[in-house]
Amino acid sequence: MRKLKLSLIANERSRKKTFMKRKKGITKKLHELTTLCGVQACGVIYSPYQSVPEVWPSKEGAHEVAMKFMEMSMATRTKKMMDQDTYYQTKEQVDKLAVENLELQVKRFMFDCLEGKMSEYHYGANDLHDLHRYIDQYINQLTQRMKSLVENGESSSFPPLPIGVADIDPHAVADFAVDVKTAAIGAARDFCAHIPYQNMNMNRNLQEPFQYHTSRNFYGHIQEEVYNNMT
Amino acid sequence: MRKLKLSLIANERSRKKTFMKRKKGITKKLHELTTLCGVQACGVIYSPYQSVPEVWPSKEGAHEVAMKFMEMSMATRTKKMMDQDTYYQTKEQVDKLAVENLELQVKRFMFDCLEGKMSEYHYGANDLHDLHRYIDQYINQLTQRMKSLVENGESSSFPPLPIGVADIDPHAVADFAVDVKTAAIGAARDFCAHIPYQNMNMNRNLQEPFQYHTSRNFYGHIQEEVYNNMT
DNA sequence: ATTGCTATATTTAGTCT
DNA sequence: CAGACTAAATATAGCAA
Repeated sequence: MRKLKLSLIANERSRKKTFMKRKKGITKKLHELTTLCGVQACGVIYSPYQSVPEVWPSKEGAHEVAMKFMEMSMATRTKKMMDQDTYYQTKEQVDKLAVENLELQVKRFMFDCLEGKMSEYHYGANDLHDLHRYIDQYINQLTQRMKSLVENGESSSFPPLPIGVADIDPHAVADFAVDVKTAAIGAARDFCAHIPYQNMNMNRNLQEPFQYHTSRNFYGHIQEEVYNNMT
Repeated sequence: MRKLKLSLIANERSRKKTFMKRKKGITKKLHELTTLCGVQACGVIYSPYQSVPEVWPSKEGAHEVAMKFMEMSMATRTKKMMDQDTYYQTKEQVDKLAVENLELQVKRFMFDCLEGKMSEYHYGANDLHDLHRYIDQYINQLTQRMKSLVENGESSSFPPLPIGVADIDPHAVADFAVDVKTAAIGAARDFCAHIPYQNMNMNRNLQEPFQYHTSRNFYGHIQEEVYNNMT
């Protein structure tokens, strides 16, 4: 085995082979990491060899990652981030927090989109008109929310954040994140409701009775299945 | 080195150590995969050891992945997927395509959200009122789009899809995806515009002159930097 | 708590089938 | 192409500082 030069493999054939082998290797390592250390992880690989980007630990896994997070209330999440070590010490740190906070929101949003789409194929509703009605509804909610946000400047039940982050209105942050997330999930869900599901292979898992385990075993279980299905 | 049993490591201490080591290992392997095979990849790991989920190949990398995709028009994307080998052969295959198609849209959506958020800190606009105005605007666009979709049943310049996928209106699929994506990106972007950026560490890279390379080297470059910064 | 070390386990590039 | 094989390269668990 020659020592690899870390650059694009010239030969098309062996490049693809390497890709396939290494993809499998990374998948395995991801699986081991999550199992051994009890963490959640997810990966996406785009490749010219597959029309659809590959996702780990599968839609179901990603779904669960999203679900787990959603079990925490937004307030809890916010509070948790606020309780960290040396947050209040300097303005710079507070700014950094704000960024991280926002990053978290968006990553969550991202996973929520995935979740909203991946898990709801079996929901009802049957035509474009319903789609329009649902979306309109979400849009109205969003509009109302934005209006009240602007008009009375407060409309949230979340606890106030510590001073210093005040450069951005924390209520606005939280509320807005919730609103956008809600709208997007709703839209995606409704959209998916219009896909006929009788012949969909993807729905098989969803039709089976859904069973909860305790957190860690639950994920381990899911991911193990996913991994086994993959090799 | 004992052979590992694939189960949660009992000892808290060594679990964390293993986590750190393996995380690094996976990162390296991801980097190698993308470099050697010229593909894009991205990973997310949630852990109790870091308050913010870790993302590869970093926000910038994810941003580029999203950008590249957006260079293709939606029409091109749709067409490309339609051109595949044996798509038209059976109804079942067509159904599968519809699902994959939708998956693609949502994954794109996901990355677009990431992109919309991660890269736009330095945009202007200063207060909640602006935020409200922009969002309102996107909402109106979305509403109009939905209305015209329902009323005249067609409003798209995308080529018609092959029969069989007709169970869901392909125009609606494409248009809707575009609309939701637009709304979400816009909202996220406007939202971010309200974050003061003077003290943000994250903005450093964005302030530097932006330079395009040819696709493959560009990504390789980005990811290499990311990787080097990480070890 | 990191860092380095090292004996093994694991991964994989090249090759053959 | 997809598997098996194997020598070599890597990754890493358990220690030690």
